[in-house]
Order: sequence, then structure tokens, then C-alpha cells
Amino acid sequence: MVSPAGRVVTISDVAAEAQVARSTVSRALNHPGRLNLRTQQHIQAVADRLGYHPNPVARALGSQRTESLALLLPNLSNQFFFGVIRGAEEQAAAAGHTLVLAGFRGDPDQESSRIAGLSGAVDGFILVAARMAQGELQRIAGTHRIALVNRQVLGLPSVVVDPVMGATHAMEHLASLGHRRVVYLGGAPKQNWMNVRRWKSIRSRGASLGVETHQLGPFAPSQFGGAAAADAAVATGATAVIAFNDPMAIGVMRRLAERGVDVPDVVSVMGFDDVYGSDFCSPSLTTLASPTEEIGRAAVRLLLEPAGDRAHSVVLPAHLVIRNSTGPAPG
Amino acid sequence: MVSPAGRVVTISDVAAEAQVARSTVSRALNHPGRLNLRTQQHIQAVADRLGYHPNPVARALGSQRTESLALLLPNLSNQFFFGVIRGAEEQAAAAGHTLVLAGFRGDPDQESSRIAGLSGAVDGFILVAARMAQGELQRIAGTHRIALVNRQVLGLPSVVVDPVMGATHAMEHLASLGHRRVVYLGGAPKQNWMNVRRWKSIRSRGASLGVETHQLGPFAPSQFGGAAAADAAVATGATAVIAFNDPMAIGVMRRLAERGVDVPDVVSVMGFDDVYGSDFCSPSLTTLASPTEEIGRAAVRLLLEPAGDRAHSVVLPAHLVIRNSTGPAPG
DNA sequence: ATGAAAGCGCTAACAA
DNA sequence: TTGTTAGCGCTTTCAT
Repeated sequence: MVSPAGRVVTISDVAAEAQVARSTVSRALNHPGRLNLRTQQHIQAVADRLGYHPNPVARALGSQRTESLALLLPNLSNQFFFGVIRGAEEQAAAAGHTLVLAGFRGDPDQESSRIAGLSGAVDGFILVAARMAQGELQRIAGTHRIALVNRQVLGLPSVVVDPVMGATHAMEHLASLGHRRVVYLGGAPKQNWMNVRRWKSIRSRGASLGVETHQLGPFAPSQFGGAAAADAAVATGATAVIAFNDPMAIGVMRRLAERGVDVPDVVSVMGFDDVYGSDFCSPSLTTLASPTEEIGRAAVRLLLEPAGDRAHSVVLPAHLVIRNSTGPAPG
Repeated sequence: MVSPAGRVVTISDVAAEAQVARSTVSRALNHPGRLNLRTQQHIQAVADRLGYHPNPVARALGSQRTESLALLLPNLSNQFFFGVIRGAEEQAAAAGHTLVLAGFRGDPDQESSRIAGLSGAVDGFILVAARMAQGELQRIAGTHRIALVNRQVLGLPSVVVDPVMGATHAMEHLASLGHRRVVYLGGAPKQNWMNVRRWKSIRSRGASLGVETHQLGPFAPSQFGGAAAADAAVATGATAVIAFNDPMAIGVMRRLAERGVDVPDVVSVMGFDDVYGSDFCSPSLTTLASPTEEIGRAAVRLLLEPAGDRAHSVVLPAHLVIRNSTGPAPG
């Protein structure tokens, strides 16, 4: 850590103390086995005694590997992202990597400028709910290792929660309860990959089930947005509301409670993701659970995989969690 | 970004193209003003045209400044931490810094080993709810810039939420509702700085108010821990329960609901922090709100301040949010 | 199996 | 105001 003189211990200090060349110290620590066992043990002992820790910056400059990954998110307010962060950090740490966190505040310009700024500082980028144009993503993928989360782009590695499975389960659940008129509350931004797929899948499954579907929005993907959407949602005459995500759904329920509209007796409400709080809100929320942590872990694995077998696209299942916010259609 | 040849653009490319020395390019970008305006503009233009972005790693090796900060947390499950992360990222980004996230899984050994591993890779550390021994923290502070969150150690910069204010408000609130017997559910680990202060302050304010206080625990600082504590809590005969944090309090309420014990008619329940969910759980939770984001921001500011006026200790106020989980003592 | 030497891309004295 | 020259601490050929 620190020499008696107060200086940080460098590889030179270890080399001098162990009476070997600096390169030998480097090898002893990075490629033991390519060394005489005794020298390697000796060097290790000296390094330990001196409290030597290689400077990651210097190491990165030489090796071109920083052993760190960036996680780029639209914001840090959404509970869904928190799960992704947790999974990513866990997997990164397990692989001996460091995780850099960056929020881009929903601004696509900031998104690419942060990538540019971190370029060289990390070995790869996990882009969650990327807002950038597809062409720009492909261009970036030409020079950087990236993995997308909840967005698919042809030829780029990605991890998404199956939107078709989710929407299908949702519609089948509602249809089986007798609902014939369902409204989907879109989340902003409207062109959000997941938002588009969820709506498309809901509409198409609705058609095949003989359930009428409408879309409203986009609304902010938060309780606030849900509350703002609630009145319009019931005004459509729908007996069931599917929100783009759980916080929106909770916002809907809170607003309906204020108005005295009973959930699920008058209106059923569903969300997506099963984030923190969806189990203890009132009524508890029926939702399509996303494996948030696994998303983060899978994205890290994708990034760390040998470049050979890349371009995978991982599709994770969504599963229906039935709670108390959905019930038989009234009438 | 990338030269026609596919190589990443370096400072040398810019220098060659602009017909100046590399150091001049460096200056033009880092210390404009110390340069002839025309040269500086010319270099800037060339750099822009080539899409030059300085390599942060190389820059750090030369300057000894990485422009990045590490945020070290016991885990990434606690909602309270999420707020701190959000605030820290925001403030770091505003200051042009990058945030490295590291969880140490509650293990003090991992805590210090992650610090050692990141040493040199970041300019400073924010240590949230640090578990390390005080002496070790002081030793680390000798060689690294650190800022503690929710822990105070003599002479070290820190940001804490006022535990006395919080506990005082809590006890006064309960006393005014006629409660005479209060139980505090401690959070693990027992020696957690905040846990200790909260209990001490509750006990002492209880004494001066003539309210009997007991401590139970420690329990896991989560809904799970709260649920496990609930039965024992009511068994004490207390009419009010104060949990170490909100998730615990929510866990208590869920368990009590299962048992048919009414909150707040039979037992009042309070938590700390006012995290996500405390407003929409059922009943909504009376709690002592912590300014989580501001904690993160303040910690970053502390770290980024000129070394001269360091060793500040910031104490942020906790404020009482009265909701529906507290009511008059029964009887 | 080990050492010598050349960089990685940049910053920062020091010169001019 | 600008160029020259050393490094920063490490990895990595290339020799030996």
C-alpha cells in the first residue's frame, strides 16, 4: 500500500526488494506458472509484505484492458433499472471487473457523448433502453464492445425480456376473466423498443382472442404518469388496464382509489416487471415479472464472452404473477 | 473517434494534422487561454474534425487524476442506497466525473479489498455504512480521499442524517399519541453506526418523555427481517414499533396484517428513511425521511472540495412524515 | 526461466 | 506562446 517513506508501492519497489526485473514481477503476478515456482513464491511474498497493489490505470494503459464495464441507463429513478444494476454489479465483481455507472437523463445526445467520454476507460458498454438511432448504435458497435438491454438491433448482442410472451400471458389472463375491452397505457418515450413491442403484442393477441384493445399515451413511465393516465383510461370504457410498467400501474391504482373506483371489481389493472413494491401496494399488483437481476448478469456475460461467439441475442422469459389487482370483468 | 485506417485517434494524430506539438494539443484542450487564440481554435477544429477524444486512462496516468469516484455500498438491495446512488451519480456527472459502483456484500474484508483494488483507479471513495473498524478507516484516510455516509469517525469527512433529530421526532410523535411503551427493532449488523445512534436517541428521548423503550434484534434490515420481528414485537406488549428502516417496518405491517393485528388501531408502526414504497404500502407508513439524494450529492461535493477545507462533517436533517401507520395508543 | 527495452497516450516541467 | 523532453506504472515483445 504505502512504503515507509509514505510513497505508494510500485512494481519497481517490489522488483528491487525481490532482486528481480520489473517484468518478472509483472509475470509473477499475472502469469504465474510461466515462472520458476520458487521465484514466483518469493516475489509474491515480497509483494504481500510490501502491500503491493498494481496501479489499475498503468496496467490498463499497457495492456489495453481496463477490466471495467460501463452501465449506461436513461435514469436512476426506475426501480426496474435498480435490479439490472444489482445483477450487473454482481456479475462484474464475480469476474473481477469494475462497474462504471452512468445515467444520461433521457437525452440521446448525452447518451452518445458519455460513451465517447468513457471510450478507452472501459472495456465495454451495457446500453439499457438505448434511445439512440439504430444506425448510430451500429456505428458505435464497430469500435466498442456493446450489449443492449431491452432493445434489439440486428447484429448486435442484446438481452431482452420476451415482450410477446409477456403480452400474451397478460391478454390471456384478462380474457379468461371475461374482459372484452382492454386499454394499454404507453410509456414515454413512445418509440421505446419495449413499449412498442408490448403494445404490438397486446394488440395482436387481443385480436386473436376477440378482445378489443386501445392504446393511450405515452405517459411518463412512473407513478406520476400512471396517475395522469388513470382518468382517461377508465373513460375509454375498458374494464382492464395494462400499464407499460409497474410504477405506472401503481399510479393508476392510487388515482382510482382517490376517485373511489374499485380495483379489481370495477377495473382490473396490470403492470410489467414486478419491481419492488408491486407485492405490497394495495391491492397487490398482477404483473408480468421480468428477471431484472438476470438481465444485468446476462448483459455482463455477453460483454465478457470471447469476441468469437458474440452477436448473441438473449431473450429472457417474462412470467405472469397473479395478485389482487385483476379480477372478473364486471357485469 | 476512429481514423480512416480504423485506428483510434490519438493526440499525435491531431498534432500531426494541426502541425503543432502534442503538448500544444494537450494545452489547447486542457488549458485554453494559455494559448494563442488562433492556434487554439485551429487545434480545436482539427480535433473536432478528427473526432478526437483523449484516452482517459492515459490522461490519468500522466496527471494522477482519474476524474472518477468510487461509491462503496454494503449491498444494492436496500432502497435507501438507491437514492444515494442517484444523488451521487448526478453530482459526479455535473462535475465531469465518473462514478464507479462497488458492492461489498456486507463483508468488511471485501470492503477493504475493493478499496485496495480500486486504489489509483479513482480519486476518492464514498463509503456508505462502512463496516470497517475505525482504526482501519483512519489508516485508509491517510492515503486515500474518503467520505463516509451514515457513519462518523473523528477527523474524517462524513455525511450523516441526524439520528438524534429523527429519533426525537419519532418519540415525540408517539408520546403525543399517548404511547407509553415502545419497542425498537434493531437492524443488522448490530454495531451499525446509524442503528446504534437511533436506538440510543430513542431510549434517551423516551426516558425524558416517560415512555418505556425496549430494543429487539438485530434483524435483517429488510421486509424479511421486519416480518421475523413482528411477533416478538407485539409480544413485548408495546403499543408502538419503530423499525430501523422502512422495509423492516413494511415487513412488520405485512406480518401483522396476516395475523389480523390492526395497524394503527392496535399497534402503531414507524420506520426510517421514507424510501420508495413507504407512501403506497398499506397502511401508508409514518416515517422519518432521509434526504437520500442529497446525501449522495453532499458526499460527492465533500470529495471534490479542495483538500484545504476538508474534514467537514455534514449533518442532514431528518423530517417526520406522518401517514396512516401511527395513531392513538389503544385503551 | 528471466532480463532488457520499448512503448501505451497523455501531462507537465523545462526550454526556447 | 510553443516545442522538447521526460516520465506516469505497467505490460509485452524480444533477447538471452
